[in-house]
Amino acid sequence: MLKIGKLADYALVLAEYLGSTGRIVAISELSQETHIPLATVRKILLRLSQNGIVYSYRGVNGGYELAKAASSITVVEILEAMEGPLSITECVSTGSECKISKYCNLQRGWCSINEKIFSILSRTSLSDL
Amino acid sequence: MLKIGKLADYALVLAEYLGSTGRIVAISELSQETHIPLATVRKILLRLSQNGIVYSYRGVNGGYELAKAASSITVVEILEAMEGPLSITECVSTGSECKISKYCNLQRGWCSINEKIFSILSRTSLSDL
DNA sequence: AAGAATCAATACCATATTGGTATGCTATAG
DNA sequence: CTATAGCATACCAATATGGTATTGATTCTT
Ligand code: SF4
Ligand code: SF4
Repeated sequence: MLKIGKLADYALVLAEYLGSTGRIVAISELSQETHIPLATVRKILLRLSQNGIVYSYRGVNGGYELAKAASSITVVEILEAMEGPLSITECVSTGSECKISKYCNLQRGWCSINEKIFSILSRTSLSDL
Repeated sequence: MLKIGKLADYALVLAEYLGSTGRIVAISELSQETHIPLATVRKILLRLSQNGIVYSYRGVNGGYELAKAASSITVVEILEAMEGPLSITECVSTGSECKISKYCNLQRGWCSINEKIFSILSRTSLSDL
């Protein structure tokens, strides 16, 4: 339980590779080096790019590079870029509409746990992994 | 992201109710009080019972009660009873078979994060929620 | 012994999510 | 101009999930 998705998982792998090289890397190279299927890499990098995690360059010699140093990118940033805001329960994210929330008094507790997990994930940088 | 399932979520609600009463409670009452559909309550309690979280009693005046005091049941116990072992990535659970694990060097990092999350969830008791 | 209450176990289904793929379009270096 | 490489979107198959239904077993009460 509480698994992150495969795409998010691979995103970290890809980001780690980007960080390790420091240069602009094309999707084809990323796929070859990480053994993640090309089309999947494409999808992941697009999301990361749209969320400002990486910069993209088109055209010949284009590719991707990290937007920040690997040591200052947090794990939670990448995870949230891939899968949306961290929320362990429905009621944690603002605008929750759990059917029984009216009668449930655990929201506080979950909120607190959510914060703690967020804290862990935000204190771990890409280079820490 | 990182949401727990609805059934696990409800399991905590039900367990909290059981803890708050301290007596043996029938499914019908649990459903009425928590506003969780009867058939769903049945399914959840069965799993909790099979995993030793609650004791069950059949026959007239039967029902369920917590197997331990609410203050000594941890959140992670209930979550794992409902959704299996906590593992943030595939490689964390022993016997992982991620396709690229051979070329991935993030296992260590994830394992460490997994332990930290486990620690949070195991330091929170049912009554803390 | 009978009958009602109550849990056990399993099977079933509809829907949502996920992982993964394909394709045509746009931008840029040279 | 053209080859390269990312952008955007649509699509699909497989799985997981939430939720429901049904039949059987057990126990209390009378
Ligand atoms: S309100 Fe209670 S039940 Fe609904 S999501 Fe929040 S915690 Fe879970
Ligand atoms: S091996 Fe790397 S990619 Fe595979 S699951 Fe573990 S972390 Fe994710």
